[in-house]
Amino acid sequence: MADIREVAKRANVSPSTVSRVLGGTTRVVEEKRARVLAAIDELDYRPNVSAQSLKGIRTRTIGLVIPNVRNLVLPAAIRGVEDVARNHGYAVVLCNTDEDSEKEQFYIKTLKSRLIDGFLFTTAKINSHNIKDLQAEGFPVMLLLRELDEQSHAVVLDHYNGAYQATNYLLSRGLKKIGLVNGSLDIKLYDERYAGYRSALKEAGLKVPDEAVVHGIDGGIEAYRAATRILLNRVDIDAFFATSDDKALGVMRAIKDLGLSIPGDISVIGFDNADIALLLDPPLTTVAQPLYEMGAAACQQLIEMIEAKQPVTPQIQRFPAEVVIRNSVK
Amino acid sequence: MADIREVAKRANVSPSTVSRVLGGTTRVVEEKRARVLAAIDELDYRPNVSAQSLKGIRTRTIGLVIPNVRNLVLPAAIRGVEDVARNHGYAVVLCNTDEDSEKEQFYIKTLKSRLIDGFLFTTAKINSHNIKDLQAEGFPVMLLLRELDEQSHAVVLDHYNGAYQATNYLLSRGLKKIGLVNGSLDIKLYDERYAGYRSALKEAGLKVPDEAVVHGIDGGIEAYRAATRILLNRVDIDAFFATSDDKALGVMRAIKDLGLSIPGDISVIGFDNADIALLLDPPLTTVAQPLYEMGAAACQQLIEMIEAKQPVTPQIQRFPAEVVIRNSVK
DNA sequence: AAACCTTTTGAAAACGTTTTCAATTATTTT
DNA sequence: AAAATAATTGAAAACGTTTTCAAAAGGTTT
Repeated sequence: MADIREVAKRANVSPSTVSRVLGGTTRVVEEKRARVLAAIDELDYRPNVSAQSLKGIRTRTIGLVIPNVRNLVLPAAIRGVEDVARNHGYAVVLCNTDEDSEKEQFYIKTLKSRLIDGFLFTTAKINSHNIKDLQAEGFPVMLLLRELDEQSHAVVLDHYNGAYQATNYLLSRGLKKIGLVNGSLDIKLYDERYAGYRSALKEAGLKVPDEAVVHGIDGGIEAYRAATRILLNRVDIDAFFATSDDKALGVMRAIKDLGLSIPGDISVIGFDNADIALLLDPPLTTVAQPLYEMGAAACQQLIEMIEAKQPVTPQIQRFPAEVVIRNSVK
Repeated sequence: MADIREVAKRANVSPSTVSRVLGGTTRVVEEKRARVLAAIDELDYRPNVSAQSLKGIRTRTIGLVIPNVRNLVLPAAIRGVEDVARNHGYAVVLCNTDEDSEKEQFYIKTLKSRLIDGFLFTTAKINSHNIKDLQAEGFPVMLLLRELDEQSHAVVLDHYNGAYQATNYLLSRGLKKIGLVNGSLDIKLYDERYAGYRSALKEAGLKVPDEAVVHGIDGGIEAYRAATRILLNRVDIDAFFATSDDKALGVMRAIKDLGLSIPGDISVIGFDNADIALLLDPPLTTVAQPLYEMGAAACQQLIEMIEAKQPVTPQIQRFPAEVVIRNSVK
């Protein structure tokens, strides 16, 4: 690749001038400016990012730290992140941590020495120490699909309201005995979804059917086992609220394997509106998270933080959930 | 972050010496070596990648160019890539092109100015001009899940054999009237899968049921429509071979929507063994691609190319396909 | 103990930029 | 038209490394 000196030579100006037309920091007389632009074009010159970053210029690279790409919901959010990143000339480096603190540590280290401009975390059980440290060092940090505290920027769903709506929708369909297949209560969002579910039941004057409520479920297989157990115990249930679509998938399998029909015998509502929800049998009624939009908003905000002169005050953007009605509820 | 001079000062040596203990290029007397290591540790020093890259040192960053993360099969392959990258201290920047040549061009440009060490392409309809140019410029380029020509390194599946096996499996179950829901023949792998299907039929002395064969299908929705049309035309069929799992999903929906049962009335076999295949109803019999392993192998090979002194001779690694039997075939 | 190799070390140049500073050129004011 | 001011420019230093080169230190051999 051509360097700035070649461009300067060809345009018959000094490297400083070339730098100036690129950076737009100082005016350059129109004639030279045109020559420089022409030379840049002819040589297909692009400034060397390493050299720039050495001078304290942003690298236009962000680190996206997630538990695992191999997941029903993250890819949509990642796409949102990446699309706005690209539109702003940013590149995103992808880091899977499997919620493993050591891998997270490793990535933070390598990313820092790679002079990344900012971090975007989408991990559920994160080592919050890491985040705090990063913030203290002055790195822009954004949280996506999770939140830490009032001091941290985040883009999240209104999980409470989503679960509240889901439960109310079930109730509105005349379903009163609603089991819950939920994730770990240590993860804030599952705690909130649980709260939304309880509120709706309470408002309806119903009490939580404890024998049909299970927490700490991770993934479709565990959900399958949990639902099977509940059903085998002959708990009287007419619907399941699975707090993620992959759990819903497992629950549906369990119901069918026991020879019951959906939604004839038991209704199922999920959470996430993953891409596959539409293609299940029956198509899954679920609570939609605007994943793509949330990813985009988080990235947008992160870039604003990166490019802001002074620190921007922390803000938590809470996106509304929406139940999308398909055929898995009576 | 501390810089090399601070480390040098603290260890009471010159920066050159610090560089030498880090790089391992020259021997350093044990005593100083220990002091340097201690200083590095105390200051939590990590060399600045930009400064290193300016000196021609590798950045340990690779660009992974894919059509879209939001896809049934790619995340598994991406995970494979990323895991071996991490194990070698490499970071991977993710680029979604949507098979759009302009986005691809954009990414190649930004990645080049970011001094990426090598490229990994996983796009089906790629602008091969771009790849050729990159190779000509001396960039290590690796193809994953697709191949270009004998001059390019690639990790691919043996699609022909996979389709051949799938078709033979159907045949072995006594299914003789096998429809095909296939992707675009412009994409090499769909052409090969088609060839495998034809070979199996031919060997069995059967001819291709043209009214039940459709190409150019992209995604579950299109597959749904195609299968519905074939079924509505009362084409006599007892099985469908869908050449990807998302197509299989659409085909299954179509069959069920017409009140037919799987595999009772019509059997279905897919291709890919996506994570969700297991959780469908019925669990989908499909041809497994070792996606994770292929991603890992491609990344391994790319890193070897990057770190090799001289160019390594192009090689195409062809992984075997395997049919995984579940319940969607009689 | 002198002469010679080896090994180990530090100084300085280089990588490709940006930016400060001073010099030059252009413009305005008198 | 000269003086004063403003706009534009180039030279050089700086960013944090690695590496070449030459010097210093340490060992051998005589």
